[in-house]
Amino acid sequence: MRIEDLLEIRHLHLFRDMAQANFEVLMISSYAQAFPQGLELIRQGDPADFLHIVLEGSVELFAQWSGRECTMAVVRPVSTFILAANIRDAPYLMSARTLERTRIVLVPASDLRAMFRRDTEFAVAVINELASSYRSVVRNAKSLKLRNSRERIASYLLRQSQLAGGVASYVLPVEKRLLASYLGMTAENLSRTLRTLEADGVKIDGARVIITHRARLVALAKPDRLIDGPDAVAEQNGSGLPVARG
Amino acid sequence: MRIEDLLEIRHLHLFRDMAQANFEVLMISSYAQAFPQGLELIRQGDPADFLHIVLEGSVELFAQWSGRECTMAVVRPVSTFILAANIRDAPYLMSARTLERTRIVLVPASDLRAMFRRDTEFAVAVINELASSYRSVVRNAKSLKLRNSRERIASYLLRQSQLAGGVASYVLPVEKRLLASYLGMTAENLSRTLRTLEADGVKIDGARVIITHRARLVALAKPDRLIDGPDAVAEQNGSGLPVARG
DNA sequence: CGAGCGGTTGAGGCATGTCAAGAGTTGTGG
DNA sequence: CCACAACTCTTGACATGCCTCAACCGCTCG
Repeated sequence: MRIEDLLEIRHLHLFRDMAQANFEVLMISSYAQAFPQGLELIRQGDPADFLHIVLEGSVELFAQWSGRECTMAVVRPVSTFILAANIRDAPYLMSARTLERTRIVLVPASDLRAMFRRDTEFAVAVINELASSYRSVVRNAKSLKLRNSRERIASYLLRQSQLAGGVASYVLPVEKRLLASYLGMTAENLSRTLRTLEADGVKIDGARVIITHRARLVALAKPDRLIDGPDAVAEQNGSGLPVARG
Repeated sequence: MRIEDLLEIRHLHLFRDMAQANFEVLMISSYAQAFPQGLELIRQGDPADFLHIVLEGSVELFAQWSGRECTMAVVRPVSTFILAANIRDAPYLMSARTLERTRIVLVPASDLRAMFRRDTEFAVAVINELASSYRSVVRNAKSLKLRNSRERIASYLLRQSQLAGGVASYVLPVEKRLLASYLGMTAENLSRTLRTLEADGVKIDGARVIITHRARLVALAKPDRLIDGPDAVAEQNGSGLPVARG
């Protein structure tokens, strides 16, 4: 593995505080690998043998049931996914595929499980990571159950604007098709609703979002820190969608 | 606190493996308290000062936004809730109210956070608890996004039957109104759909569920271990709804 | 150039929510 | 002990949000 990769991984909350020697032990048995676009990295139901760390590119986490499929999250550099499955030594609940060429580090799950028994700082980091992730999914579930699709879209657009520093215009970080699935609706419904949102203070031009009347959009989205963050974990990566830890 | 209470708490996965002396330290600063029915124990947004352990009774976790409300989980003895908020030292994402007279032990969150730095076994238990809880919420989100209301109801009824030991008849553990909210639909919709499910192998008589043609119900519900469990955490309590760790 | 894909738009249908009313049950206070 | 209020549950009528199917556009890429 490259030295720059190691440094980036070391900067993650998860690995930041552990002893250097222990970090090196973990990394010795790990290896980086590059995957082409559209490759299925893991399939839900498979045993969780490795913690995945995304170094470059992006990965979609999605779930399937009865022939249907939905996007659960998108993971961007530098962050990890499916930590929970690794810890439980349980089958993945979600599948993962690359959205573009993606470089990933694989850390053996058994080493992880051994390590947080030996390194207290690492154990604490894992606890914080899992607690944050748990809260992220709860926020997500709240949004799904309490908001209708129009409100979910408005909240998302507003939140993206905030993450970009409160700008009035930005480009969507994911395809609309994927965004629709993430937000729990069909692509057609997203497309139509985006149109009608022009009356509520936001204009869409292709992948570009232009907030024309922020107050109006806020009135519709009613952003809530107990749903839309702020969330330390989600802030850590630059993605529009929250990090998931599987 | 009563000695029986202490023993029951000690049997929880969360506290089972820690050193006895450390367990006693935690319990010294904790106290039990009984609350009447319908009391709001915590309000979403408030600081998470105490871990809650339900000894008797039952507690509903629910979320509110923009005048709407939905049930997120029901917690039954003996189990804990809002662990994640305690750990993050962050505001509750959910509110909680008693569904009946309920006895609860309150453990100061600051003591918890100090303890998993001192007791490795406790840290490992917290990690496992959080990882399980995370997976539970992910299952929940999958169910919401991949199934329609008819399928969610069928899955729920089937899962309840399994939890009761595969029996063909049992009594719903919660009011239908609450169940509807938990499953993400209106009470009217639940009532109507339960009626039409008679054609799919399950009959409802008040709060009693009678599975008349299991195969037919299974064909509709398409139960999936990656959504419906088995889940070690959910099994731990007798509730129909999964435990939540807030 | 043609195939494939993402996105948009329209027509139509179904699922789900809303509003309203009434039956049955529970709890309470006179 | 009864009357009443409050509540759950059910049912009907109706509205609407969202999905499905289909067609079409524009773009990319082989």
